[in-house]
Amino acid sequence: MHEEFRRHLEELIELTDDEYTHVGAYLTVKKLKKHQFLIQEGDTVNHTYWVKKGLLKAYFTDEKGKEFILQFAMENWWISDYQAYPNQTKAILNIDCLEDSELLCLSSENREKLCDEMHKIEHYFRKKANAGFVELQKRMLSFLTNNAKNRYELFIQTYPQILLRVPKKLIASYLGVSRETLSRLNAE
Amino acid sequence: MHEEFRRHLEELIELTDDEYTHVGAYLTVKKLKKHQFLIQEGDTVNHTYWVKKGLLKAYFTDEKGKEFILQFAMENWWISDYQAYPNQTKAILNIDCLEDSELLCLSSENREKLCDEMHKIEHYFRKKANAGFVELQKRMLSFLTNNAKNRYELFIQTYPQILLRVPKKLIASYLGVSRETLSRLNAE
DNA sequence: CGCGCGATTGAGTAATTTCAAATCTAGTGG
DNA sequence: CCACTAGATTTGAAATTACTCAATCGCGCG
Repeated sequence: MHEEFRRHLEELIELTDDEYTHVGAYLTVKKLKKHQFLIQEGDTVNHTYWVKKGLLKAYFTDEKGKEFILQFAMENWWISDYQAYPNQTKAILNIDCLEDSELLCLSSENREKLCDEMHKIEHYFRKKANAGFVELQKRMLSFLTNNAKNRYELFIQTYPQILLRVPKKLIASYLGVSRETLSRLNAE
Repeated sequence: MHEEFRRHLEELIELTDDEYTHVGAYLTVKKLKKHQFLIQEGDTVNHTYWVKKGLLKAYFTDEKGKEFILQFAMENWWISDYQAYPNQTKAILNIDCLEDSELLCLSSENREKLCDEMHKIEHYFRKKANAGFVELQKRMLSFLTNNAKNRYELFIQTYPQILLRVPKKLIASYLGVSRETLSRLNAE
């Protein structure tokens, strides 16, 4: 089951067949079509999701309806509303599919159980959390030091795959610039 | 030794005296005066630091010498150049003291050993990494959705202690605005 | 007292936004 | 295969926000 996920885990930890079977028992599958929501603002968030296939966006919507993309997630990435997920507060983000997607779902409860039962899994999640933190720091630093053009160039360099799969206006939203500005950057 | 650190750990995990002694054996102490550097750009970064007392800033310096503050760290916070720390690449950040400071130092090697030997410690670091990620996401979202004024207000609300201990020009740098702009926000 | 750093204020400038309109493109149904 | 439409992108012009540069003020400390 879900050999992709096993391979993904094994980039950081080694697992016997039995161990992987144990992990697999905690996962459920969810399939969503393009435009379907995984999480909507106000939801209770009890799961984190690993993307087996597809592409999603997590975004905040302000009072005027303008969207701000906090995260994309494609194959092998985790996604959820992490502000809501462990704390049992309501979601402030929306997450929906930019492509038909297939997800592995891990409940908060099961994640903690797994981490508790299997030291290796806790190790895996620590490493993932650290890596995520570092990536986010890089993005933060890019916001502090770079103008729109440099941020865009860094994005292209860092996530060329996303650029090909996503409309530019969403890239603009991720970069914190208007789509018009992004368009003018392209024109140069 | 370092009862503050023990108390800090015990906010997330329980430790026996023996266990804590074991942890403590991996730590060293460093005392620095105001203005002294903990890490300088180009250094090899082998440690992460827990602030027992004092206040530091981690910042990037651009080619014109302008500083951009990525992180403050006060009592009970961890600080390092995390892009450099686990990867053995050279530091791109500077970290120096805004006040006389006392730090507990944990080497990368010892951190991994501790995490390996004591499941609880790995659990602690997973929780910390997750919490750090969530905080950084909040800051990111603030950059995407808020103008200078709203970011400043959120900062005041979130970190009132830092506001009292740090010159405003550094707050401006953390918020990604010029000190003049921040001053004008104050005037309103 | 005077220095040095931090904070403030003013004026002009640059970057980016907003609003409006035109153009382009991919997917759909006939 | 074509026409149509919704969404995506581009372009222009005006408005806004924040920046830079320069000068001044204020205060704590030696």
